[in-house]
This record gives sequence, C-alpha cells and structure tokens, in this order.
Amino acid sequence: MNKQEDRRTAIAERLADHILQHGLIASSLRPLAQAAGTSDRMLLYYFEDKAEIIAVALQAVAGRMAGLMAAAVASEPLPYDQLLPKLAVLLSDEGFWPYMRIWLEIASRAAGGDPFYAKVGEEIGRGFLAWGRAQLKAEDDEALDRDAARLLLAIEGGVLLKSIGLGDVAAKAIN
Amino acid sequence: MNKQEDRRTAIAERLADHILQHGLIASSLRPLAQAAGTSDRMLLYYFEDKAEIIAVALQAVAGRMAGLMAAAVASEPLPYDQLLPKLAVLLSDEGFWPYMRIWLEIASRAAGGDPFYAKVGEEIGRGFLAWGRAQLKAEDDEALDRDAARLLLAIEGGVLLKSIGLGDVAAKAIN
DNA sequence: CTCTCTATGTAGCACTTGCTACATGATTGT
DNA sequence: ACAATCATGTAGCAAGTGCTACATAGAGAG
Repeated sequence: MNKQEDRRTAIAERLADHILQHGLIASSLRPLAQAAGTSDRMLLYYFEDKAEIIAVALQAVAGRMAGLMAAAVASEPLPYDQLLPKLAVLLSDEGFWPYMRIWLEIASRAAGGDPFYAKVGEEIGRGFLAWGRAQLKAEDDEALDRDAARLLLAIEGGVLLKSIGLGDVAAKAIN
Repeated sequence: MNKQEDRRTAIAERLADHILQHGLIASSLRPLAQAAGTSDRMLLYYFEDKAEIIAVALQAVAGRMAGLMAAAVASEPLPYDQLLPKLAVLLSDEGFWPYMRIWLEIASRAAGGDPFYAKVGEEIGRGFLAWGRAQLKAEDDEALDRDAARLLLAIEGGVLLKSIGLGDVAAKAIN
C-alpha cells in the first residue's frame, strides 16, 4: 500500500507551501488542512499527531532548501573573505527569505526549550556548517573549521538583523 | 492619583519577571496575571489591552537589560578584535540568556511581519549598536560605524547559534 | 452619614486549539 | 456477492485565548 505513502508525501509538500508562506505561527491544524485541500480530520488520519505533521512538513521544507543551496554552490571553493559577500547577496535574495523566517521561528522555539525544535535546529545548523565547509578554501583543516564557523555566525547574524529591519547594518558589517 | 500609576509600574515589574522566566510564548493573560498576583480582569483594568500590557512589560525588561549592559561597560574603549571576545563571554553568561531568549522571540515575530515587534526590535537593535559604538576604539568615524555593525552581527549570530545548541561553533568563530 | 468613585470578584462569550467518537460511503480481496 | 478494510464527513469536547458585562465591597469627599 504505497498509495497511502504517496498521499502523505503529496500532503507534506502542500503543507510545506503553507508553512513557507505563512510561518509556523499560522500553522494550526485547520489552516494547514485547508492549504492541503483536506480536513484536520484527515491530517490526523494520515499522520499520528500534530508533531508528526510539522515534522514531515519541515522535512519537505528542508529538502527544498537543500535544493536551493545546492544550486547556489560556487563553481569552486573560495577563501572566506570572498565567499562571505557572495553568500550575503544570496541571503538578501527574496527567494530565501521565507526559509529564514521559519529558521528564526525554529531558533526561537529551540531557545524556549522545546526539544523537538532544538534537535531540528541543530541538524539544520550542522548541515549548513558542512555545506559552508565544502564551499571554502583554507590553509588547513583547522582554518577550514574556523572559517566555516565564522561563515555561519555571520549568516545567522545577518538573518537576525534583517528580521528587525537592520539589513543595512548587516550589509555594512559584511562588506 | 499616582496611586494607579504606582500600581501599574509595580505590576509591570512582575510581568517582566514572568516574561524573562517563561518567555513571550507563555505570556497569555491568565499566567501573566497570576505572576503579578492579580487576575486577568485586573490587568485589563490597569491597562488598555494585551498589546499595552506586553508593551509595558517589555519596557521593564529593556530597562533591566540596559542596566546590565551599563554595568558591563569596559573601562575604556577597545578595538574590535579585543572587544568581541569580551562580549562573547558576556553573551554566554547565564544572566543574559533570558534576555536573549526574548530577543529571539521578538526577532521571530518581527520576521513574521508583526509591526509592533518590528518596531521594538529595531529600537533595541539600534540601541545596542549605539552602545557598541561607545565601547569601541577605531581610526575614524567610518571605521567605528563598520566595527559597531560587525560587533552586532557577531553577537546576534552567536545568540542564534547558541539557541540551537551550537554555542561551541559560535565560540570557535569568535576566538 | 450619605454618595460617589475606585477597586475587585464572578461569570461568561465567542473563538481557536489539538484531538476524538461515531457513522457511512467507497474499494477491494475472496 | 459479500465481508473486511479504507477513506472521509459531521459533530463534538475540553482547554485555552482575549475581552466584557454585571455586581459589589470599600474608601474618600461633602
């Protein structure tokens, strides 16, 4: 019966649409169901509970984000000082902003002590770290680690600053 | 009748306690009222609506934070490279973390388009920028601006990384 | 001592939340 | 053709949300 599995993944994609458009905060069962063209009743038929629903939806979101980032790979590794400005441009891309909004929601909930979002956040963060490492050129492994960390730190700082309307400050810091 | 005004500020302080301890997410009227030793009914007697309640509570929180930061002033201005590690220590101080947690909630809501939190966030962000500028030593005004921006970017990045359990990555990036 | 105004309690409303009980049409394997 | 499983609708529940209506105890002013 992979009919059911198909339906689950189809629904998950539409849930991802909704979350990207409206954020986790607007993602209670009834709005999610409507976005998926079904009912809250059916969401809880295909999935165990709300936690699983959000989990699969966020997986779909993460998958799309990975696709975007793979497409944004530089043709060859760059040193930190050259890579950072390039990523900053990408960061201010409107196509990425919905993901960043969700990212802040995840971080906020993780900070509030929610173990689910803490785990999700750490996974995504480490994924980004690895991605950054692959884009960087540095003298040795240690420098690579440090530069990847610096990259992540700057990106996250930029996201937070942009969220409060200080995108200009972030730009000034990076260039 | 400044009796009423006294009561308002007294309540605001206890609301600040509660928000610092439990976050905005746990700050619906009834829990807030209980923390203030009163009832939701009375909160809405002393304040116009929930928006005003949160506003005064956040003002109290911001006041305390300003006090902490004033106490954390370096004895003399330092260049960026020396100031940043000092601030990083402060950032990982447990006394500051409740404020950072709220800060992430504010940023998240601002990112979600809430104009109230966008305004609050920008104000606090600019306040921090000015504070940082006062702590920094640099060649000229332009360098001062840029270094203050870099400082803010790094701090915010560190906060976000710490929230998802990557405080070690932040530390590696800063030192 | 009355009278007015402040402070407070009790109840409730309309709405949203995640989730469930019950029924019933639709499919499907035998 | 029939029994069993799947899919789905309708209705509801208990808890929580911001907020309000109504009543009333108490204090202070004349």
